[in-house]
This record gives sequence, structure tokens and C-alpha cells, in this order.
Amino acid sequence: MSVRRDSARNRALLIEAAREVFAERGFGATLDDIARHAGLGTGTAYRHFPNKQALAAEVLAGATEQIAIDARESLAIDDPWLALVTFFERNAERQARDRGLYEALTGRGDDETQARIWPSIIETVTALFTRAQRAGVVRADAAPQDIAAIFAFLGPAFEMSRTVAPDLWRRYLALMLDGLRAVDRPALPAPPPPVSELASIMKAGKR
Amino acid sequence: MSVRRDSARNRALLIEAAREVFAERGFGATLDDIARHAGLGTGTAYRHFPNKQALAAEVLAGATEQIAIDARESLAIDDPWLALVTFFERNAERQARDRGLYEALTGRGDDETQARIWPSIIETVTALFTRAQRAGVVRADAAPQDIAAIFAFLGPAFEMSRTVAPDLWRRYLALMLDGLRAVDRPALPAPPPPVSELASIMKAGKR
DNA sequence: CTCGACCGGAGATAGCGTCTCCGTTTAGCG
DNA sequence: CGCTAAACGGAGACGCTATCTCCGGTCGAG
Repeated sequence: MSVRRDSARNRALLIEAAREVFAERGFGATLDDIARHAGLGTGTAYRHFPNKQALAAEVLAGATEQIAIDARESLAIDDPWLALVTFFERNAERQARDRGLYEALTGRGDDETQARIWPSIIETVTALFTRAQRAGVVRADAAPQDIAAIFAFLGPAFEMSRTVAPDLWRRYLALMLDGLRAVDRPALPAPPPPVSELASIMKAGKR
Repeated sequence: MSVRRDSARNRALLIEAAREVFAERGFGATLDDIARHAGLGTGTAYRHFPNKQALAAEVLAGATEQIAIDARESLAIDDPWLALVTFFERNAERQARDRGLYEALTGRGDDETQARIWPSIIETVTALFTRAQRAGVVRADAAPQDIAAIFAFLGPAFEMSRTVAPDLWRRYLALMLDGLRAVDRPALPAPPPPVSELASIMKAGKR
């Protein structure tokens, strides 16, 4: 006997519902919520997925890789500043739209999925950053780690975007990038965090 | 019979312990934690204070007023930019040291204590801001509401300061202020949030 | 038509924070 | 010194929320 048609359909319904619910409310949502949103019972959800993490992994599979791709595509842009800004805007846009994605990236990077992709992201982003800095369009006392920090700061900005005005994060991303660009200002008053603390930096944005 | 001496001493011990514990771990701490930190039993804590909120109110009483005072003192500084920066640094320093204070200011402003003081803070900070803007040291497309937003963004920075390096918040506050100062850059891509949303803006920093 | 896989959702289970109850201790008056 | 009312301590009752299971009923597939 092959897979029953209703079973396959319900699995797809669950993944789709999870995509929507996680994006809207983050991983705080319960599997029960997702099941109801899919028009199914709790038991059905737990038969298809052993727990919430498994479903989340399924949903996030593509999204996290996309970030590495965005980084590489940005690196292909000739203008160093535009390239950096493009990377920020693309990713911020994704995260603003998908609260679950933001939480996955900041909350905990200890998933093996994450651990596999991060090194690649870090490498590309560092290239993006140092190129801009060498070109003199990023202040000399900035460091690549500051990019991770800025993403952590955007968390509250996304929250505001949700409750006040959808595009608000663009305003504050631009403000922070102008700060990152300020080449004619006194040196920043504290050294950048060590690269070894990258995970802690991202986690500071945890919700 | 007057108040028993041990009772009075224990009350003081509890307030002191609460000050320390709330500052370190925020309002997530339980009254049981505080009692143990004071070397007392849970029951004792609940006899002196009906609940956690009451204790918190006691502890925060002075701290919130201090912020209004800081704002007024900053306004007395002649240089408009220095005045604004001084306000930011003083308050940020307090909040970096006291996680409970940060949570009280961002988490929920609906306490009557808060509601009483906020108008005064808002008025002073707006004066501080518009003076700097008129002097041309703050970008023309910024708004006083952006100050609240910046405080919300500092939440993750405080978190990093706790786990990575104590002074890290200074780096990122400086970065954001440089963004606020950038007068020669293209206009910010989204309008400031309406003043009526101030509470939502602050709450975006909630932990 | 039959049977086994699947569904649904009530509720068992677990973890956590809040607060109470009451046997024990102790300050301080007489 | 005693005596008594007040205060203490901390185990555990309680309420809440989220995760996950169980089983009678349903339905797709051969």
C-alpha cells in the first residue's frame, strides 16, 4: 500500500500552516496552535512530526540557506557600499517578514543546520565588509562583528514594524548604517567584541 | 509594643536583596530567589510585601525619578550636542547596570508611577532634541521619537555588555548617535513613528 | 466490503512561579 | 527570667501553560 492521500495532504497543510504561524508569532506558538490553524487535530500534528523542533527545522531549511545566497549575490555587486547595504536590506526584509527566521538566527545558533551554514555566511560577510572598509566607505574603527550586532539591534525595530508601521525598520537600519559609515567622527569608545563571541552577540537579540 | 527589631531589619534586607537581584537578573527573578539571597524564608518575603510588584515598586521608586532629573541636568549643559549625548550616556549607564530598570522603562509603562513621570521626561527630552536639531548637529529628518527607539535598540547592547564586555554598549550607543548626527546623508527611507505610539516603541525593547 | 492506517481532541504529564499554612523560634514587656 | 504575641521558615498547595499521548471513531485503498 502506498501513502494514503489524506495523510500526504495533511502533512503539506501542516508545513504550510507552520510557515505562516511561525512567521507571524515566532516559535512561541504551540504545535496545537499550528494544528488548529491547519484545520487539523493535535494528534495529527504529532504523528507527522515528533515535536516542534522537527517541524521548525523543516520550515527553516530553505530560509537559512537563502541568507548565504543573499550574501554571495551582494558580493557580486560592484559598488562596495551598495553591496553591503543590499545585504543588510535583503536579510532584514526577510527577518521583518518572518519572526521565526529572526528567532532562529538570533535565539540559538546551536542547531546543526545553523552550524553548517554559518561559517560560509561569516566568510562572505567579512569579505563584503572589509572591501567596503578598504574603499573608505565604512569607518576605520568598525569591525565585521559589528554587523552581527546591528542585526541583533534590529530585533526591537522589527517588533516596532509589526505594531506601529510595517516599514519602520528601514528607517532605523538606515540610521545605523549611517553610523557605520561615519568616517569623520571620533573613534568609537570601546573596542569591537572578539570574533569568538559571535554567538553571544547574536543571542543578545533573543526574544 | 513597637515594631520588632528583627522585622525591621529583615524588611531592609529584603529591599537590599531585591535591589541586587532585580539589577542582575531582571524582574524574571522570583520572590523566592530574593528571599534566599537575603538569607530569609519565602514566607518572610510575602509577609513584608504582598507580591513581587510591590517590592519592585519600592525598589524602583527613586530610580525612575532620577531619569527625569538627568534629563533636566543635561538640558543645563550649553553645548546642544554634548547635552544630548550626556543624557543618553547617563541613562544608558544606569540601565546597563540595572537590568530591572531597563525592563521597567521598556517592558510596560502602565504603572501609575511611570505614567506620572513620563510626561515630564518626554517634555525635557523633546526640548533637548529640538535644540540640537535647530543647532544643526542632529539630522533634519530625525524626530524626538527616535530617541525612544534608540533606547529600545540598546536592550540587546546591554545584554552583550553583560555577557561579552561591560563597556560594549558605549560602542554601539556611539554608533547610533553618529547615525543620528549624520546631517549630510540621504533622507531616512521611512517617516518617524507617530508620537502616539511612544509606548509601543518602548515596549519593542521588552525582554 | 473489510481492514488497517489515520484522524481528532480530551486530558495525562511535566515544569514553573506564586503564594499560603502552620509548627517553630524569638523579641521584648512585665 | 518567664510568657506571649509577633515573626520566621520552607514545604507544598495551587494555578497556569505547554508538550505530548491515548483510544474510540473515521475513512481511504485494495
